[in-house]
Parts: sequence; structure tokens; C-alpha cells
Amino acid sequence: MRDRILKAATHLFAKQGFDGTSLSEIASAVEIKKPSLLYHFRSKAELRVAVLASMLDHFKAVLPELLAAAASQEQLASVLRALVGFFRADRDRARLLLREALDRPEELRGLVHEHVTPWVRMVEERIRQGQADGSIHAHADPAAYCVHAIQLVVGGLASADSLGVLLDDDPEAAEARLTEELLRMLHRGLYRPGAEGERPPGGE
Amino acid sequence: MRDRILKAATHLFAKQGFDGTSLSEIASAVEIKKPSLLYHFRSKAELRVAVLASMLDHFKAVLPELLAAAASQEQLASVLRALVGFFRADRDRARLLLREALDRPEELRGLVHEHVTPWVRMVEERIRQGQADGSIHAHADPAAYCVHAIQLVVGGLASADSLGVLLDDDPEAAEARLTEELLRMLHRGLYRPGAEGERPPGGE
DNA sequence: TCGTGAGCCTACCGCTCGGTAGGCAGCAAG
DNA sequence: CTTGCTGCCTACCGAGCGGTAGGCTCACGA
Repeated sequence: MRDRILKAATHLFAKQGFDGTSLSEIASAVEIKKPSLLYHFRSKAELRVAVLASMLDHFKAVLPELLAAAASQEQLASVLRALVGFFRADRDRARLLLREALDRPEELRGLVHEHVTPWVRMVEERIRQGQADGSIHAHADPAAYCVHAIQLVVGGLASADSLGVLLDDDPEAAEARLTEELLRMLHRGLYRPGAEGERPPGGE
Repeated sequence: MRDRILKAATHLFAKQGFDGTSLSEIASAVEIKKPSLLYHFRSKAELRVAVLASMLDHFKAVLPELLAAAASQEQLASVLRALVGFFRADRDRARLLLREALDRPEELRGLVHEHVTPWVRMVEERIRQGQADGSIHAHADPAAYCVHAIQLVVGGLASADSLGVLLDDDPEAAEARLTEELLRMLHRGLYRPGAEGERPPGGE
């Protein structure tokens, strides 16, 4: 039951925000009453922390994969693809993260510093290597590039519903099209054309 | 007074969200009581609509400039710079927009369709021209590129507080550095290097 | 001088919120 | 059989919410 509550709360917080979701609402989503919910989580604040911790656990579970992708000699696109994969696996993750960035930036700053920095440092290093061997634009700012890549992946999935209308496609096709262009754009934003087999993911 | 309320509400909604802000809070920010506030705006919902409309008015005011920049023979970077300028002029705008995208995607979709589409169509056209004369990558997806550009500008300014820690700089320097790389990245994501005087904004 | 409306106030309404008290079924161990 | 724990319930609490009623002051025009 604890897990069911966690899952329902994650979904509702992501969809309506923390302030826009009541405990009764979450309780009724898992077919119990509010005091029963408060038996499992002592307060709403505790539930919020648990929801965040749960998402962080999922992220930590895929972190080795991300780090391995960054460390390998493969192209960086695979790192970005893994990142997109993590957030596409559950769209609530992107929404939740974005809400946290808006509602509690200081708190999120700490989490980012602790858990995302190692990954970013590794990608940075790979980018600098690419710059040294000439495959990556010399005037790219490695760290800033990483930040923008994360922003694109998270923001893109969270706001696809609103901005998708700018494409004429149906929503599903629009999302696929956006993801493809996202990967190509991140690729073009980094690699110099024609360099050592680094091809854009979508083909030409 | 109506304007003062609007301004305070904009700031608080952007910072804490609609559900996280009470009418008393807004009232006390302009040093009146809640019923006096409700004299100027009949309900909280009406105030929300007014806040959004006010931001939209500001956007409509700069739209001609954006369209002119897109239509001119200058490089597209100036369009993006104008877009960044609009959101940097008041950071609440980016936050508010992102919150709206999360809280009321259907509603925002309508607004986007009505007010942003003309600008996007124009930029698309310019991109296609660039593709025809070879200055822009042939495999770029013009509309999807525009969507990502908007996401980067809006999301970047709204979440700079959280993600800025990934750079070691102090917050102010981090933001400037991110904006510079953002423009360069958007440039590299579009233009083929060395094509007809299209230089990245930051120089090399 | 008086009426009128704008703009603000205090006092209050019903409602929902997060959270607590206390009880009741079921089950497992002594 | 009893004891005690788990997991749920109903009933309730105070606080804060959005919103209303009605009255006060003050400026302004007839």
C-alpha cells in the first residue's frame, strides 16, 4: 500500500502540483481514507520528501549506465539518449522535477549538486577530449552545454503538451519528431561536421 | 492600485504558484486588505486571467520587433536575442509561463496557437531559405527547432537558480555564461560553419 | 448642502485543508 | 483465550481559504 500511495502521489503532484493536491485526493486515488494515508506517511511534507526520494532512487539506479555511456569511447549521443530514456520512461519525472525547480529552487540546488554534478563533470571531460582532437567545436562551453542539454530534455518532455501545437502533427507524432530533432540539435550543437564517424542520430 | 495588485500578483504567482499564493498575501504585498483587493478583481480566477493577459500584452508589444527581426536579412541570432531579451527583462515571465504549461496545458495550448504560431511560421520560412541557399543544415527540422529554442530560452531562465550550481561561477556570472552558450548553441544547432558571414555571437 | 460613487475597512460566512483521537476487525504469538 | 500489533475507519479539531455584507470616509458635481 505504501508504494501505491507513493505512486499515486507522484502522479498527482506532477499533474497538479503539491499545493494543488489534497491528501484526501491522493487517498481516494488508492481507495482509502485520509487518516489511513497519514498512518503510512506522518504528514504531507513527509510524503513529498518520500516522492522525491523515490524518484531520486530511480535516477541513482540508472546513473551507472549514464556514467558508463559517458566514459566509453562511443559518441556522446548515447549519453543523451539514455537521459531522454530515463525521463520518457515516466513523464511524471520531468514534470515533478520542473515543479521542484520552480517551487523549491534552493532545495533542488542541493540535490543537483550532489547527484548530477559527477555525471556532468564526466561529460565535460569527454567534451574537452573531443575539443582536443578537433571533433568538437572549440568554442563550446562544456559545462553550460550540459546544463542546456538537461534543460532541453526535462523541459521538452514536460511542456510538450503545450508547445506541440506549433507542429501540425498529432500529439504522438509531434513528440517523436521533437525528440528526434532534439537529439540532432544537441549533436549539431557540439560536433563539427564530418569528424571521425560522429553522425547525427536521425540520419540525413 | 489595480496595476500594483497585478504586478504583485504576477510576482507571487510566478514565485509560489497560483495555488500556493493566497489573496491575503497579495493584498498585504500592496498594503491593503483582502476585501479591498476583491473590489478590484471579482475573484482569484479573474485575477489569474488578468495576470496572464497582462503578460500576453507585453509579448504582443514586442511581437512586431520579433517578426521584423525574423523577416529581415539579418541572421536569425537577432531573433533569438530578442526572445531572450523579452524574458530576461522580467524573470517572472518565464516562471509564469512554465507554471502555466504545467498547470493548465490545454489553456496555454490555445494561447500558444494563437499568438506564437505566426512568429514560428516566419522563422520556419527563414530557416527553409537558409537550407535552400546552403547556409543551414539540410537535416534540421525548422518547426521542431523553433520549439526547442523557445523551451531553452524559457526553461533556461526559469530553472537557472537550480541548475546554475553545475557551473562553479557565482550565480550572476553563471547566468551570463549560460545565456552566451545558449545563443552559440542555438547558432551551431542551425548554421553550417563558415557560411556567408554567419558568425556565432560570442566570437571565437 | 446634499447625494453619490469610489475605495477601503471590519466582521463574518461556509468550506476545505492538514492533522488528531480513539475505536474496531483481523491475525499472529504466548 | 488473551495480548498486542497492523491497518483501516468515523468523528472531530483549529486554521486558513475564497468570498460576501455592510458600513465608513472622502472627493466631487448638482
